Formats: sequence, structure tokens, C-alpha cells
Amino acid sequence: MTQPERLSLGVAARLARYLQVLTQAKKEGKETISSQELSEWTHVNSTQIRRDLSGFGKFGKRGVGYNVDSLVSQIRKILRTAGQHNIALFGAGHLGRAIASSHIFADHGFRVVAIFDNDPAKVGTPVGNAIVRSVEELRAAVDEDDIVVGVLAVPGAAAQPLADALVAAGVKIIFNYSEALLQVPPEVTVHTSSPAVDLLYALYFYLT
Amino acid sequence: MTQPERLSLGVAARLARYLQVLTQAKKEGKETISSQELSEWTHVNSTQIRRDLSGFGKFGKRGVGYNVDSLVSQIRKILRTAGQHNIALFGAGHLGRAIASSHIFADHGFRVVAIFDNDPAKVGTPVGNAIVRSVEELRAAVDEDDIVVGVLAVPGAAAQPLADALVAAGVKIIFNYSEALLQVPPEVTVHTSSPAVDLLYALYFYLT
DNA sequence: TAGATTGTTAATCGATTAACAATC
DNA sequence: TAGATTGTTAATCGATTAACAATC
Repeated sequence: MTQPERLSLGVAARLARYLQVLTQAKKEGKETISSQELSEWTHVNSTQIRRDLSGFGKFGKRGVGYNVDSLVSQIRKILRTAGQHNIALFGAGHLGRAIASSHIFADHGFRVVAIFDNDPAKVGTPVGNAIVRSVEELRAAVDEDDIVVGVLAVPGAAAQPLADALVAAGVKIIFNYSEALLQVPPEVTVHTSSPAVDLLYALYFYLT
Repeated sequence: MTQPERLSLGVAARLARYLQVLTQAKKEGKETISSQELSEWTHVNSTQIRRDLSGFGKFGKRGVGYNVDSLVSQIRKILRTAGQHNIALFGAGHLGRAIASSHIFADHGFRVVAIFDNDPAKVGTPVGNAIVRSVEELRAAVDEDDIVVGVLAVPGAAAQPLADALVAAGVKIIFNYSEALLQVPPEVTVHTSSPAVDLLYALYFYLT
């Protein structure tokens, strides 16, 4: 139980990756998994997986592997993300609706508790488990629902004003699905989704 | 012009990241950019940016920075992804429609040339610039349209059979938006989109 | 010229991996 | 017991960064 003050960027990213695979393996009914199997799914070297995990305790059984269930809870504990985390979603278009109805966030303890859209015609209509609201209600929603993440599923031009509103309301993590480059204060983390960049990267290794 | 045989994983990933920021900066009318500015947008150390770039030529002007336009074409040349690349999209639901109508792929030279859906009711209807087709036509479409990437915007249960069909049709890059873990031959690259994993990662650094 | 920023060196740090004893 | 897989060491490799001369 050597819990260091803070994980390095690389370790934290890999642990989150293991969690994704383990969560899915659990769904598929798998009870144990070896570092070798995890390596095949994550493309992380198996020695490194064992090393990453053994830094926090002896989670595995020699000759058997790791118990999927217990490894999931151990990693959640290490990442301190075991609870529920509430999300505000912006944009009730196709992308917003896809996100609201997806299991991808829910599987990891994220819940879309509020949806906002600038279009008055959409305000009041249901999307997933929530009703679309006006952005003016953002600050109240953040306080009431303890929202820690804002997800922007809006056109590029609408992204910066919404980011500003989120910052003003005290949200510190923004997930940006638009192509806009967002300017935020240093204490706020922006993650810009970039599937095209990932594709360029994959394509390079395909072409060479 | 020291073009090494193959970029390391890290360099290729960073170059793709620079390209994303540069593409957007160009849209916003920016003509030159310094390594310091690029560093702020990408969170990559400015020394490393200069080092990454100087490995391929002297692209910058001391005291000025890099010309955005020319840097974009240089990086595209280095990544060998300067041309058009055709995509087959699977799933004409909310996510599929969002992808088909997004500029995110188009900005980087990717074009959705074919859309497939298992639902006979959707076959024949238009989505973006294409008409939804039956998956049976996949092989023909791959050959005719020179498709190099398959994007899966379908429920988890539908993903593996489609991956198999893509592999059988000779597609070597699969972009998976479902939560399923896909089994493919070693020569095929699967990129599984995992926004929730990225969020867990961001959340950890927020909580600590 | 003065100020800014590149290109590059040299030193450091952390990630990665092979190998293998321990042990289930 | 025999086979498999973990936990851990020790060595290597590549990524990262500070510093600064070159030069626009």
C-alpha cells in the first residue's frame, strides 16, 4: 500500500486504460485476466502492467492472474474515481443525443445530469433522462447538482462562450468535442477530442 | 531533410497533435506561430516542439516563429498523409449522423464516402453526402472507393461482426466508437475511442 | 541595434524491457 | 509435481528539459 502523492501522467493514463478493458471484460463474464491478456488488449507491455500494479499492492495470484472484479475496484481506488461524477452536456443535436444515450460514460460512473442548448425550440424537450434547459440556468445547475465536468457537443463557434460560462460557474474539467481551440485559466483542464488526429497517427503506421 | 525510416510513436503522436492546432490556427487567420504558443495549446514543452521539428529541417525563423501554412504542409509531408483518405462509416444513428456531418474529419483530408446500417428502414435514406447502404455491399464499396478506414458508430453487440467484415474486405484501420473489445489480426489497427477513460484521467489530476 | 525566438547541445530523468526467482 | 504467471531486479533506452549561442 505505497500510495505516492501523485501518479505520473503515464501511470495514470495506463491505469485508466486498464480500467476500460477490465470493465468490458467483466461485462463479458471474465473472472480472471493475466498481464499477458491485458497486454494484448491494451498494447502495453505485460511487464509494465505488472510493474504498474505491483507499485500499489500484490493484486495478482502467481500462476493464475488477476481477479477482474477486485482489480477494477483497486484501480478505481488508486485513481480515486470510485464514486459518481456528474456531467453537464451542451448541445442537444445528434452528437449530444448520442452521448446522452451512450453507456460509455455511465459504465465509468459518469452521469449526464443536465443538458443545455441555445435553441429555444429544444428547451423543454427530453433527451435521455434529462430535459433540455437554457444555458442561463447553468450556474444554478452546477451548484445544485454538483457538476464537475462540462462536455461541449456544439459547433466550434459556440464553444468558447460556453467554456467561459463553465469557468465562471466553477467547473474545472471541460471535454471539448468541437474543433475550436479553447482559452481557459490554468487551473481548468480542457480535453479536446480529436478523432482525426488519432486517425492521422494510425494512418502513418499503416503507410510505412 | 533527414527523413528517418520510421517515426517513433511519440513523435508521430505529437506531430499529429501539432497539426490539429495548426489547422485550427490557420482557420482563425493566424500566419505565424512560435514554439511557445504551440506549447500553450498542446501542453507539449516548447523545447521539445522545436526539437521534434528541427529533426526534419529548419522550418522556423529566429525571432519570428513558424509560418503556419508551411508548417502544416511540412508536417503533412512528414506524416505522409497529405492526400485524401476515404472512410466507411457504420451506423446511421445519432453518432453516425454527427460524424457524417462533422468537419473534424474533413479538415484533415478524411472523407466519409460510404455509410452502412443494418436497419433496412434506413437503407436508401441520405445521411450527409451519402446514401445509407446495406452491409452486404461493403466489399464492393471498399474496392470501388478505395476505403482505408472503417469507423464503427454502432452498439457494442454489432461491432465485432462488422470488424470481421472490414478485415475480410481488406481494411487495415478500424476506428471503434463502441465499448466492445475487438479481436482482429495483428496487421489490423484498432483505435477504440474512450472518452470516459480520458475523463477518469482528467478527474484524477483534478482530485489530487 | 535591441528584442525575440530558433536550433542544438549536454545532462537528467523516467519509461521500458528482459530475465528470473518466487509461488500459486 | 508440473506448468503458469506474478513480483522484482538490473540494465537500457529514449524522452524530456535547461541553457545558450546563432540569427532573424
